[in-house]
Amino acid sequence: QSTTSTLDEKPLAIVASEAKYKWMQIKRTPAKTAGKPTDYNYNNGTSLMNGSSSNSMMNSNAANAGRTNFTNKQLTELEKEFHFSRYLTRARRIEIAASLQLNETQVKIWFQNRRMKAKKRQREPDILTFDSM
Amino acid sequence: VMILRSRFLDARRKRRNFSKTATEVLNEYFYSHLSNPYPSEEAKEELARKCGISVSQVSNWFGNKRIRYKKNIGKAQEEANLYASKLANQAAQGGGGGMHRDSDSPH
DNA sequence: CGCCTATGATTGATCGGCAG
DNA sequence: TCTGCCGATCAATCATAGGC
Repeated sequence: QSTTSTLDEKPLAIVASEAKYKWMQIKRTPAKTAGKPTDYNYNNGTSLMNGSSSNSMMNSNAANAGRTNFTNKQLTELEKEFHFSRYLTRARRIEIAASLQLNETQVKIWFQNRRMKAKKRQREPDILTFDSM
Repeated sequence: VMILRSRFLDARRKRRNFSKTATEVLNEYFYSHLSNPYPSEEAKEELARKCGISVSQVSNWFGNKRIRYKKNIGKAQEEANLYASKLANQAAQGGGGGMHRDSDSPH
């Protein structure tokens, strides 16, 4: 069946030190949250991000920012929008992004993640227990 | 009061470590599939059942395990050797083991 | 009891695949 | 061909649990 390559052991015992498999070498691009609202400046390889950004990002972020830390205000507003509609229209996305000082990509991704979170909760509801309190 | 409120809003991180046996089961799977420690949805469901935790928790466990394992390559990793030994023994004794593979009954 | 490490959960963002 | 979404995962971080 799907025992997918069970018994993949090999030398063993000395595995930890260095024996690295493909998954151990996975590295993701740092994250280049710098995106322009209207046009996607995807992979243009080269850097050359001349001082364009100027603003639009209050958090730590220049050409490529790592993980953006959303403010409570931003999260509250996004959450409110989500309850209104789980999906965004281009227009709505632009409005929200401008309103919250975020890129369209960040708003898009936030909604994407939020939908997954909602689905997850539907599958495994929270079971509150009052003990330990 | 604020504290209680934050408890509810943050009910999330009210973590409790998994049982020793659950961790044992997860580690056995992890080290017996070290070449590709990415359990399928079905495998996760079974692990969740065996460990008495949710599938999401199994996913979280593997996610954390993979990342933390990588960060420790080149260090002690006594845990890895511990499980490697277990695998070696089972392999040597042939059969019995059933450390990995799906649908095994541990009783 | 405080301090430090181990560990479960959260989440912004990435990756590969699919659909329009 | 380009873009959004999904499902899974990464990677950094939060907050607590556990050991000393």
